[in-house]
Amino acid sequence: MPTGVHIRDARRQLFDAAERVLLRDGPTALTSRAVATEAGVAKGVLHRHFADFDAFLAELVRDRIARIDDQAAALRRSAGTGTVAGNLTGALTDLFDPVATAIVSLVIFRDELRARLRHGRPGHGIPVLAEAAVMLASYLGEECAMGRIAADADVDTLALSLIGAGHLLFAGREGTPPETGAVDKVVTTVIADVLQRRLL
Amino acid sequence: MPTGVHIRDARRQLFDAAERVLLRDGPTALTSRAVATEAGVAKGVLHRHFADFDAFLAELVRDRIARIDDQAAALRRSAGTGTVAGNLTGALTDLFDPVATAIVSLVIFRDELRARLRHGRPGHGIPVLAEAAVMLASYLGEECAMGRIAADADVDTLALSLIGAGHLLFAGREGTPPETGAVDKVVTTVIADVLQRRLL
DNA sequence: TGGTATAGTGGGCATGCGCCCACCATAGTG
DNA sequence: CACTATGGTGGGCGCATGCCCACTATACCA
Repeated sequence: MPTGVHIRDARRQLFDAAERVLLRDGPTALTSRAVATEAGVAKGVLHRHFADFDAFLAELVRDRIARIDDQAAALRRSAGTGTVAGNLTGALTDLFDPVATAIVSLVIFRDELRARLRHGRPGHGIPVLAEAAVMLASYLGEECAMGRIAADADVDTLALSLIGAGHLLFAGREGTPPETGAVDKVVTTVIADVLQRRLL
Repeated sequence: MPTGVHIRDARRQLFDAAERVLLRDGPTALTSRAVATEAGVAKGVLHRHFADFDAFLAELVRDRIARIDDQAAALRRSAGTGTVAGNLTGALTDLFDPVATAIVSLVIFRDELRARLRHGRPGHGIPVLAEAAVMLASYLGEECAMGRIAADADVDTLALSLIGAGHLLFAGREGTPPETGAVDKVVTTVIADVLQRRLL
């Protein structure tokens, strides 16, 4: 193997590899060596980029949150320009990944949610999340009643979409009041996109 | 040390010890030996009660969920008899524990939520959760506006209460329709209790 | 182009991990 | 009371882990 050939964004590859290992082999299999092997790099790389394996783990979580924030920002941007459906695809595909959701949910309540709410008024962003969840649920209930979704369909993915979409709408809205119309519009678009892409 | 002296509910003590270790020393410190030492028992005990350390980890999560379910059931029972405030205390103290919430959130979306929704209709329990969250948030907003909660108060605990109360109301309600009046009553009681106990 | 900083490699080492097991104390049966 | 089942103890073993480091190749800059 060649030495010194610079890896393209080593941290990114290590993060992705870690998530793959965690999903495939479980929590105790998530070792520094396993991550390096999965990423196809030497085991020393991890320790050149992170102080600790503990530090790597912490950064892994922060990275996941940051990526979802980016996707939310992209979605909000595209919602303004009118090309919603197109830009939704990538963001949603990634957002509905079960691993991502699981990892995020681990700390989101303890760390990120705390930090966010600390900068706003208490319970400010939560209503937006909850509202979206209510709308999504009732909408999906109708879809189900109308037979457009099978009653025994991938309900787990459905639940994950709920959480994902809720977070999507919640992210980055600390300063502004919940715009019910906009929320409704985005939620509808999300569902339509999900249904079209047969993710349900 | 005496051998053969039976430990009072060894599994329970191991679970509790594991949570303490996880909170205090982080994820990589959560080893079978550390758990045993924290629990004050020999390291062999864990392997007599669980097939694997992996199995222990899985059971740890399942246990946390089960305990919250029990608390929710107790709360629902007491809500019927009218002695709500009294029985709330224990359930809430445990429910608002940040570690508990973090652990639960790790898998609740991936495992438990899936299993639950699989047995009901799609998106059935979710509206209950969301409704409760909305009400709690708006109520707390009012409390804040009225100056009854300091604007810079423990907002993280507040957020955790939101999630906890939401889950509390969601648990075990798959078969029955959301009773708006009951939900409202419980939520109000929860907040009152929390405020009184100065948990915020 | 030579020099320096940066980044990747892989051998190796001490540590501590999960797990096994021989041993022993107690609880529960007739 | 003897007998068995259950459950706790702690020494120890093999091994894989996290981390270090000497070495090497590339990138960047004067």
